[in-house]
Amino acid sequence: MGRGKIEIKRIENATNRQVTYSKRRSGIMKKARELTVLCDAQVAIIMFSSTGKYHEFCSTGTDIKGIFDRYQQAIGTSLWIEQYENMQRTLSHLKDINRNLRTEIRQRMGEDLDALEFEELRDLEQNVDAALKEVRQRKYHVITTQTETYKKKVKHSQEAYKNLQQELGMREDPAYGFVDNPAAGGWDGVAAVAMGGGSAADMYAFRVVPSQPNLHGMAYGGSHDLRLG
Amino acid sequence: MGRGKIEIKRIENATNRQVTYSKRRSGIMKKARELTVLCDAQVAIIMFSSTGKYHEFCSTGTDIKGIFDRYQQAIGTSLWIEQYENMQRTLSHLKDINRNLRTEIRQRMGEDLDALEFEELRDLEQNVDAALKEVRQRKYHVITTQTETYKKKVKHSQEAYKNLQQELGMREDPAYGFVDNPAAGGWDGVAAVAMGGGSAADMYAFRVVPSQPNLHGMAYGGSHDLRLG
DNA sequence: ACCTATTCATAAGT
DNA sequence: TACTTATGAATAGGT
Repeated sequence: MGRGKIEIKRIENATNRQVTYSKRRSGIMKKARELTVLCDAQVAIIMFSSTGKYHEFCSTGTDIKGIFDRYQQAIGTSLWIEQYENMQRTLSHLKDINRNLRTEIRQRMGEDLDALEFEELRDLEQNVDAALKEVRQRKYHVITTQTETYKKKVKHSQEAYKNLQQELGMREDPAYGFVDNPAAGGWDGVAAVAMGGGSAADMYAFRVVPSQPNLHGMAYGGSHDLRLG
Repeated sequence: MGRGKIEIKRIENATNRQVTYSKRRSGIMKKARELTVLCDAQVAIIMFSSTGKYHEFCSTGTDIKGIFDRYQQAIGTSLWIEQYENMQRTLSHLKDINRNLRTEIRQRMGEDLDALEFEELRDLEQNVDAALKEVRQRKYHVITTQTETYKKKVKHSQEAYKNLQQELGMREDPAYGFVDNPAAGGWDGVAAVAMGGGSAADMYAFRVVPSQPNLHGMAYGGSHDLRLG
């Protein structure tokens, strides 16, 4: 077609090549459009010229991505779909694991125990009992450490004050000194209560308002609303 | 071209449509091939007929995926990247939740308590203590129910045997009768031990070998090896 | 699948 | 880059 037949091989003249590319490209696009209308087909075309410019065609009612997703389905598994499905699998696996973890937590909270056999209940009881002992021990350790720290601070301050008093001699009124009586109602008393806690009821004596509730994102009190949102 | 002009609109006759699709499709493919050779271009075409069959064309020296990767580069970034990143986000969110759940379980097991403030320790202790009571109550309920069931079964059997004995009259030797002494060492005794369990040690009395260990996929005993693998 | 009259695409020139 | 036009290619409808 045209003023003479041409051989189908690379056009060496760059200008000619570019012109031919432009003409034939629009020809193909037109044919593609006609095909989609006449035959109710879906077509996607992507072209890169030798100069790197790109052009695309896509039938109406969809987009390149849509056609390529369908294409990937059609040829079975490959291209991008593989890693996509891998992720999907990983995702649902993680969801399963999370569901199991939640179940375990609920059971450790004493909920949803109906599904457990007697042997499982017995093991759970022993485990929770051991955990309770651990937590109490840790709590005692914390309170003891805190107590020691404060005791040392108090002692330090007292000594610093005494030294200051000595250095200043008798020029000051002794009535302004420290009241040196740490044994009555001090931190030792608190520690004693903390240790003795054989049941939870003992600990209510200490209840303080937390200055920063739930700073760690975990509440042991109410509902565990960690579901995926 | 052809024996008369046609209007560019959907061909209603299905056979005609299919024939036209086939002819024009091969026409486009040929044009595409010529374009790639003449103009040194890269072309990818994907087509779906109205009947769902797919055909593709791709210039030599590359493949569909190659051209589409280049296409995505050309138009910047998009297409699959978006949902890919969505999944990535969901995944890491799930992993976070997973990590938190594991931390909570470990803390409920009395491990990794160093990170907890005193108030948190106190709440955890109360919660675990309450859970322990729940588990014990449930365990008691299970053992009681089981006991009642067996007691009823025994009673039933006894009565059936007595009825049988009566019907048969005195023809049988009385030495073959039931030993009617359920009070000593029967199920009642087991239930009493189960209820009394104020500490875990009490329960060791009943330790039995589980017939189906870990049938529920959860072990409260050893390491929690639920990691994603 | 083949045929062919007819329309369409386009190579080369301007 | 756009228009022109002679020419070969594509194809609609029929077999």
